Amino acid sequence: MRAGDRAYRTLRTEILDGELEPGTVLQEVEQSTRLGVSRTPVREALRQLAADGLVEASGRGTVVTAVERDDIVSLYELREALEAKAAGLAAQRHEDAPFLAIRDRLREAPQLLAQGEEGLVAYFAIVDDLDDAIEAAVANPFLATALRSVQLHSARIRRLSRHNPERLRAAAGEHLLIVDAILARDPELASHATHVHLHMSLTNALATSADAA
Amino acid sequence: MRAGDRAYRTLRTEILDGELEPGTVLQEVEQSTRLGVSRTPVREALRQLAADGLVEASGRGTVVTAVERDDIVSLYELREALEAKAAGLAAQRHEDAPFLAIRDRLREAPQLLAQGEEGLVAYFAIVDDLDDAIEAAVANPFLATALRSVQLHSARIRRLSRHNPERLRAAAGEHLLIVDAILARDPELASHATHVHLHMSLTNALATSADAA
DNA sequence: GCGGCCATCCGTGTATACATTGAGGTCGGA
DNA sequence: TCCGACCTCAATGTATACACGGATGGCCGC
Repeated sequence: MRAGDRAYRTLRTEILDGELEPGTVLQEVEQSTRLGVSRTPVREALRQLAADGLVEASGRGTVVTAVERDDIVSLYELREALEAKAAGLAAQRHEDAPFLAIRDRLREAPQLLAQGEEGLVAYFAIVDDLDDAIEAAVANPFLATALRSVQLHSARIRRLSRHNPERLRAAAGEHLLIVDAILARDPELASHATHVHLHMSLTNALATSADAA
Repeated sequence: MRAGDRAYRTLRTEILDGELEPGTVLQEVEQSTRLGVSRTPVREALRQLAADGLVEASGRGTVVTAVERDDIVSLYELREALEAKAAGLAAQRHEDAPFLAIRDRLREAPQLLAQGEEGLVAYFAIVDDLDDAIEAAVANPFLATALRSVQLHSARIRRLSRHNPERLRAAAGEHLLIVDAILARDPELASHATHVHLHMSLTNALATSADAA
């Protein structure tokens, strides 16, 4: 793989996982020595991260962006617009098979969530697969790009609800509703179920971030 | 200004204006000599254009992407999700002043559109200002980024309706409805008026592209 | 002692040299 | 004559040297 891509993925993972905290200054020479590549691929990675909105060029050096409360609200406004639309379109045009498979897996989610850390990982894998299935069903490259952008930022704040099993069980139920609506080919219901899910998710995220603050 | 930004803007303008037609291969050395900068800024510009979706890395060299009929439909699906949401939010939270100004200008649009090329430019300036006013009113950086992306691609296909005065007059009326809905602080009406406008715009764009083909 | 100015240094911006990879053409053998 | 392999070349990927600019710290003057 190209060194630039590796640098990008490494830095992105570190930012999403919170290893690189908001406010951290990423200097080109410093990162190039740390990652073992020259400045050129590092620059490329930083540019791409800036395009993603994960870092910000700030005069001297590039800074990891913060996730403020207002940002969470803003992100969820965009998510609602995109994901409600996507769910509606997926309800109109999709193959049943992948959604049937995801439905079965979601039904097992409560048991999964009782199994600690590895169950958590497995649960998030289901959610990610649902996102992928919807993206594939919608078959809209522009919408797909926009969705991937919000998923990136969502992953960053997902850590907020990570240790709230009760919320995650509820979320699994909401996801199941969305899948059922898609399988029922009911666009309006799929949209509204998505709206409901995002509303609950936002409420929880805000409460959690308020606790953390 | 930085050479990389200049290269990016130059190439972007050329692509949007159709000077660089879809399928054109942009090679780094070739462009660097043409633009009078070294490969480094050109690379940066090409990367950014790729992130915008205006070019595509294709094995050897970077190729200007095409705008197929399916792409137009896909783009409008995304536009509907984003712009309907944005119009609704703008209706809920905005300062009246900029929208009052735009309303007055839109009322003069029919006269403007009778004035040939320079009137056309003036008209598109109003539409762009409306986009900016909505973006400012919504005050959502994530949504703003997504909107800018679709505006970029919309500008590319705007050329299709450029020489259809009848359609443009109708579009001015539709924009006026949206502005009125925002000023009336009626989110649902603003969303639906946007939906209607995009539907008409898409219908026209598809008809025009079918003629061109 | 404080404030402003100048010099220096650090970090990014740009150019270019070197490495690598992949595609296309040509030559040889079946 | 056709197929395949190897070689060559060109274009991208990477590294590094040089240019430029701003910020900071020290020094001088008031």
